[in-house]
Amino acid sequence: MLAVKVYNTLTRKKEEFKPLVPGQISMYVCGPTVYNYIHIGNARSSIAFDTIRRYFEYKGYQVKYVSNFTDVDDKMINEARAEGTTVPKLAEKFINAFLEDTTALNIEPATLHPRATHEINEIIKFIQVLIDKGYAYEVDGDVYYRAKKFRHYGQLSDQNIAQLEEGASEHINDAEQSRKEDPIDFALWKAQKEPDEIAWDSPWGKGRPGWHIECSVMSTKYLGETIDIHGGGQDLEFPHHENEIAQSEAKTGQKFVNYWLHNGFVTVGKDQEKMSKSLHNFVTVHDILKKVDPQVLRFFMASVQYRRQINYSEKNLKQAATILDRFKNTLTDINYRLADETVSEASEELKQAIDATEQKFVAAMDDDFNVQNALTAIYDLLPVVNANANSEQADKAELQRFVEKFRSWLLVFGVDTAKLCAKNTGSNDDEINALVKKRDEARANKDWATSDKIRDQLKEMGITIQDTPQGTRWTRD
RNA sequence: GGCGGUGUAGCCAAGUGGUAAGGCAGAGGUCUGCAAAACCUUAAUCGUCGGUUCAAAUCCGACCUCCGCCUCCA
Repeated sequence: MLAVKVYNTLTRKKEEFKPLVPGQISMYVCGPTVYNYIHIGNARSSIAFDTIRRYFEYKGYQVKYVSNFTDVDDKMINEARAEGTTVPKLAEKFINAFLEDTTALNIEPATLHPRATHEINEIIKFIQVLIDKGYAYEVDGDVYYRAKKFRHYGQLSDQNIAQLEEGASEHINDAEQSRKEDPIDFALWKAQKEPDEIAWDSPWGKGRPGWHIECSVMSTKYLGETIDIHGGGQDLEFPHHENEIAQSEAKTGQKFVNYWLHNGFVTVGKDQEKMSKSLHNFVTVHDILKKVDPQVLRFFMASVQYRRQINYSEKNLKQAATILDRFKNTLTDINYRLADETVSEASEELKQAIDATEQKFVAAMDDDFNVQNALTAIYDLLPVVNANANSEQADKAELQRFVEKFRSWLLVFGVDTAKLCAKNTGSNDDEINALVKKRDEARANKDWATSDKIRDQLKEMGITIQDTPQGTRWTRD
């Protein structure tokens, strides 16, 4: 088994992936702040790393996948106030919404979904170690991380301290900045500001954790001091992931993460402008799924390599839907063929084409999850399969083998081939078959008027008719 | 200003030195009573300028576009 190559943000190179434990992979992916429905950017991240996870599973690895919910921070507090609810209730609502949306998108549930508010004691202990080691200090109930004390600060994002200070100095006006020893220091613990604000007791008084610390705590607690893969959006590179490294390595003295993977962004709108709060063009998965087949959205987003930008548009979505229709047509044709009694004849061409596709698929995915090339391999195979399935002498054994392979390939993309064809059985099958039979009789009598009338009738029922040399076929739209 | 990414046919998009994969859309064809599906055929010299080389989309230099991060953000 050849090694997978991954682009490691830390070294800015494609590297051969070697897990800490052979055959097993520990993976942590930064999850959403649960103050709203997830937007397609969140979905992009979930889908990108789900695809990566599924490919490792396709290769036979056992993947332990941890992804957190940030269920307390400024956004949570503000949104809870605005909605007249509490932070825990807000979190509950949108964690459920997250699970609903990701299930619809066929994203595998994480092995573990820890929440910041369930780890407060661990977080406090972690921070205390950093204070004891001199990496953190308390000021008026806040605790800050002494960024300069950590030698490699800025390594991941290729920032140097002087430039960071220059940037940070532009925001030095507010009260928090004035309390820090240095403008680039970041908060580990934030003191409670208002009496109604959610807070926990700590050695530094009532307060709540900063955003960065939770991921360090959960990753080391559930996956170990050193893990294989840490993922997230490109925007998390700095400062979030930089800070996670500083916190974790200062505490454990061990390398925090071997491979850092970052997914690209989604742009939206007619002019493909960046999705941002200020432009008011946030698109939530919740809303999209009201009008778009989740399988189509999933396939569309999975079919772009994880590091590339995705332009979200109806046109591109429609293209993805077209491809899924082609997949469905192929499977439908094969199903009909496997069910009929026509003599089967071995096809060396088909056998070799399937084997070659499998090799190309693996080679492409091994190369930093090059999904475009993996799909190209499949697209190249389809004409061979379709031709065989529609020929008088189809190779049933190979077609059956193709169906299995195809299922496993598309599963990496989160597409369930069974679901693609699921619509082909339903409660009114008998009614449809009766109409099809009636139409066949009309056609035998060259009664085209009746034949076309029945076809229109079926069309209105969502049924598409195909007349083939092997007989009439139908599929649900 | 610093760091990083990007620019290939109408659209999506492979391809890191040997003379441009694939998909969608479009066009033509085969099959069909018609249709649908399927199958076959069909399009670009690669942001701009200059350089290196027998040879560059691919290397080097300059410039330009668009984008992200540097402050909460997938």
